[in-house]
Amino acid sequence: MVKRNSVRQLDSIFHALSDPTRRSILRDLATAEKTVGEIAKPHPVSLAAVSKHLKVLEAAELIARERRGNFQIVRLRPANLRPADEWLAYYDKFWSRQLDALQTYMEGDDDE
Amino acid sequence: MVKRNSVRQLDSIFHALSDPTRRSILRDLATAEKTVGEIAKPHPVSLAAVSKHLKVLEAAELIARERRGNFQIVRLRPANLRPADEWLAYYDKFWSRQLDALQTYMEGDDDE
DNA sequence: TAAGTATTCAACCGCATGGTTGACAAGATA
DNA sequence: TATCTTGTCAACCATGCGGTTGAATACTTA
Repeated sequence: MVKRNSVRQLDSIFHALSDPTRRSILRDLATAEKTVGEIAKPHPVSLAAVSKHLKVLEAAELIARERRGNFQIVRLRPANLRPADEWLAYYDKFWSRQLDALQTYMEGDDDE
Repeated sequence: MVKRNSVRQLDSIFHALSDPTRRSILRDLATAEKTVGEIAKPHPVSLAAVSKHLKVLEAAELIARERRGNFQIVRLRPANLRPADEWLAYYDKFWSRQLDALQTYMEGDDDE
């Protein structure tokens, strides 16, 4: 169950990242775990809206939660951003070389 | 006009990438320019649906088109994937180090 | 047990998405 | 000009999204 269908996984990850509030939440969680209330505070939307965003992030497995007493502690799962990064890494060659190198690349390897 | 609002730019890029058909189209364009018809062929949807996907990709500036006679030539603009890659690069440190290194990182740098 | 705090759920709203079909436009060619 | 090909546009449909509000749940504390 660890290896989800990788296409749907990318769907859910990129979809999760397509919203600025959600990206902001991930940034906030990068340096510290937070409760739902703490996460919601800086965002100009209702707590329920933030709760929905967290569900989206959780579905993409980019965060995990743990109940600790009265609160729920939300934690980043940064390793699960990796599939997105790897998908993008395919295109590294197109911006790390100059355009004429790209041209060469395309002419020499035009299958698949 | 080159530097769009970077938040909206990320919104549109990640949204564009959240659909498997669109990701497939980008992959197809990585090795060669193609006409709209050529792009549509391998996908089990109508030409009009593909045309819409191309509009989304164009809005995110991930492709460009050029009319060449009767056809329209579609070309990848891979450099514009870079903002997404850079956004993700922030999280490199979280998966390139072991978990205890991450722990150290978080304890030593918990501002911002 | 009652009250307070933290968070989610359910219902709703307006709008966007991804798909369809059929009509239309743009360009090449007979 | 008429016709063929390539691609888009417009209208429509079902579904999903991001937001709200108010009720419900889960836990802590008095």
